[in-house]
Formats: sequence, C-alpha cells, structure tokens
Amino acid sequence: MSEVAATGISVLLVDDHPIVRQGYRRVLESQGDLHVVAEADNAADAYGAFKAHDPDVVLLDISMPGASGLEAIRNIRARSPRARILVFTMHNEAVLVKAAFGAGASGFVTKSSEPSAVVGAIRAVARGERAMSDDIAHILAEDSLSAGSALDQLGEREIEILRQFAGGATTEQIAAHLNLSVKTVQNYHYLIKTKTGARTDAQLVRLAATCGLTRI
Amino acid sequence: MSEVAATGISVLLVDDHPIVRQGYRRVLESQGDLHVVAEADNAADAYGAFKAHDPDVVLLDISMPGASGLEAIRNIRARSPRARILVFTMHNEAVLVKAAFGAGASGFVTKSSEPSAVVGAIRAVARGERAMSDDIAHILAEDSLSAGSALDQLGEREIEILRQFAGGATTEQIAAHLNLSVKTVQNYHYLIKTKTGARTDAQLVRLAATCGLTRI
DNA sequence: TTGCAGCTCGGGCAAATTTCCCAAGCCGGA
DNA sequence: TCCGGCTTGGGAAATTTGCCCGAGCTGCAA
Repeated sequence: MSEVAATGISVLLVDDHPIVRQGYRRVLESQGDLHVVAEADNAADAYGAFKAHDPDVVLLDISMPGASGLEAIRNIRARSPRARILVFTMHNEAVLVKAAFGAGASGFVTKSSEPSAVVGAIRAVARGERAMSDDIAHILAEDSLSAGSALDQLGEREIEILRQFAGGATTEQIAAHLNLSVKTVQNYHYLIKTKTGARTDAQLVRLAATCGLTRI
Repeated sequence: MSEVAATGISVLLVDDHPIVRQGYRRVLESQGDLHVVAEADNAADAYGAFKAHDPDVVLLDISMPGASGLEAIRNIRARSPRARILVFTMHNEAVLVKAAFGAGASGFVTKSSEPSAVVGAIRAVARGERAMSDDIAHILAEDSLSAGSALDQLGEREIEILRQFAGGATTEQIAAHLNLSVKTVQNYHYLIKTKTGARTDAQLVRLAATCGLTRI
C-alpha cells in the first residue's frame, strides 16, 4: 500500500479542470516529497482512483459538477476509513466546512491560501493531523461563537421545510402544503438558518443542494 | 514594446488564487515559447501590471472578487486597444461569453479545456486571432439557435450581482465588493427577481445554478 | 409516577428587508 | 438631438426577519 510514505507523500488529485490539475501537479511535485500518483475529474472516478493507488492524501475540490464532493468524501471514507482527504476549494462558507469535516475530511484549505500553506496542509494530513487554512479557522471560530451545527441537527419537520424551500416553494405554499400557519413556516425558516449557520437564503439552498436534499 | 514576440510570447496572469497562478505559470513556461512576465490577483492591479510589462497576452480569470473582470477588460482595452485579452474561467454561460467579447476580449477558454487547448488559444490571440474553446463554441452556437435563457434579459451588473448572491454573499458583502450602496444592491435584487420571474430567493439560486452562473 | 427534554406549533413586536415608484446621469443608436 | 436602456440611489408602505415567548405533545428515564 502506502510504501511510498517512507520516500514521500503520494497524492490523488481530484478537480474537474484539467489545466488546474496539471498546475497543481507541477506545484506539488516541485516540492520533492510530494508525488501525484493519480488524477480524477469527478466524484465518481475519485473512489476508483483511490482504490487503485491508495494515496496518502486525496486533494479534493468539492465544487464539482455532477455528484457532490461531499458524497465523494463519504464514499471514500466509508470504504477506507484510513483515507486522508484534504478539501481544497474556493468556497469558504462555514456550513460547507463543517459539512466537509462531518463527512470525514481531514483538512480544508481555500484556494486563496499561499501555495506553501497548501503544501503544509498536505504534509499535516499525511501525518494524520487535522489541517485548515487560516481563513477557514477564522470563519469556523466566528461561526462557533454564534451558531450551532450542520444539517443533521435538523428535525424531521425542519428537513421537510428546508427541502420545499430549497426547491423553490414560497412560504405560503409550504404552509398550505403542510397545513401550517405562515408564521410557523417563517419560524422554522429562521430556526433552520440559525441551526445550520447559514446567513442567507442562498447559502441555505446551497447547503440543501450539497447535502443532496434537493436537486438543481 | 512587445519585442519579446520574436523570441516568444509574454503573458500577464490575472487570477485571485495564488496557487492557481503558480500552477498556470509552470504549465505555460514548460511550453518554451510562453513567458509569464507578471501576475495580478485582482482587477485593479491588472492594469498597472499591464502598463508596466506590456505583455503580448493577458490571461484573465473573470470570476474574481471585487471589481468585475469585465471591467478589467474594458479598463485595459480602453487604454491599450492593442491589448490581447484571453478570458480563462470555469464559467461557461453564453451571456458571460458574449459580455466578455463585447467588453473587448480576444478569446474565451474554460478551465475544463485541455492544457494544450489553452496554450493553443494563447498563441492564437497573440497572433491577433480570435480564440475560444470547443465547449464555448458549442454553447454560443446553441445559444444563437435558442430563444435565449432567462438570464439574457439581465444586464452585466445584474449578472454579477446575481452570481455573488447565488454564491451565498449577503447584500452588505456584495455592496462592499462592488462599491455600491446597500440600497442599490437591494434594488438590483428586486429587479433581477422581476426580470427572471423568480418569486423567491431560492428560485433565483436555482436559476443561477441551472444557467451555469454558479456552481453548487 | 413525576419530571425532564425535545419536537411541533404559533403569537408578539421591533428591526430589517422587500416591493414598488421615481429621478438623474451616462452612453449608444436612430 | 432625442429616445431608450443601464446604472445608481432615494422614499415609503408592506412584508418578512430576528428573536423572544408559551403550550401541547411525545418519549424516556429516574
């Protein structure tokens, strides 16, 4: 398996942009101790590549079309709990970060990070540590002072209302469909936002979509 | 001026992600005839770097925070009509492509393109030709045949605000990024809803996602 | 049995936002 | 030149949000 660990760190690159992958590959391999052993351009291929190459670290961009990157994390971790997955994306929303860690990611760095920080994070997760970039740490820290946790903290009713809301239903339509007062739906709406840490309706929709609650 | 043209093509890289820039630099410079003479991480710095280095080609990612990338194109072209700007982004919405060419871009390639296609496009625009990747050509072709998407009725400013909104930004954040008053952003928000027929914010996010304006 | 905890459902009320309508500056085309 | 469209924002009423509250249920544990 990861016999290369003695001589360096093997990395699986998952990103849907070919030139971006090639760029990362060159940046990483110029480090000396990092070796890109495989690439994948979608979540579905990611697990196959993981199984075939058993890399020390998976560098994963979760903003991919098609299947959710979160699903890819869960997929890989479910079959290989030892897998080290470093999420690498331009998104920096607290709900996404928490969802990624909840799905089993070992680290989360944004593309705004300096290359040295990214490389450092790869080495950290390869050592089994948890890693995140400074901006992510700040976002999580601020978030933890105000909000609770992610989507699985929601009750059944809240999930149902979130699903309909994210599907495009108005408050009135949800209330009519569930035989609730508009006020109750509004209260659930507010409750869902505070529970998930979403600051806007758009973030709520994105969260619902990334968690597979709704399809877009 | 561009005396390096005899020995190669000088390129200015504009992208807000440091590691992405570094990756592109390595990919381009491995070609032999391409030289990255400068980098910028925002639209404001892009023109300064352009003036200082007079590159043959500007490789520009228009999905940057702060001022619109389209503005950067117009900025550079207004002062240096000979500038060759190759837009390089993960977005592939027809309205964006048309807006970019309308603003004075010489080419448009997506990050889904093969590196060889990107390099080919750089050489093409350096020769003064117009260039676009295959997927963009298909999208433009289909668009010219169809009645047009819901986003076609939106102005460039509206598109930019919709993108940021659907990406999860708050009204205040959008206003700060674009140097607008909160009131103006609110007005755009309302205008976008009425123009597209969206009744809720969630529908707006879904619309933006289905049109490729934002990715979830 | 009592009691606690958590979900569900809604009222209340101040603060914020949305919804429209309007106006002014700018720019490009007829 | 005039018209139309884009951009930017003010104003004011209507609506929603943010956050507090209580009350009825259920399940579970002491």
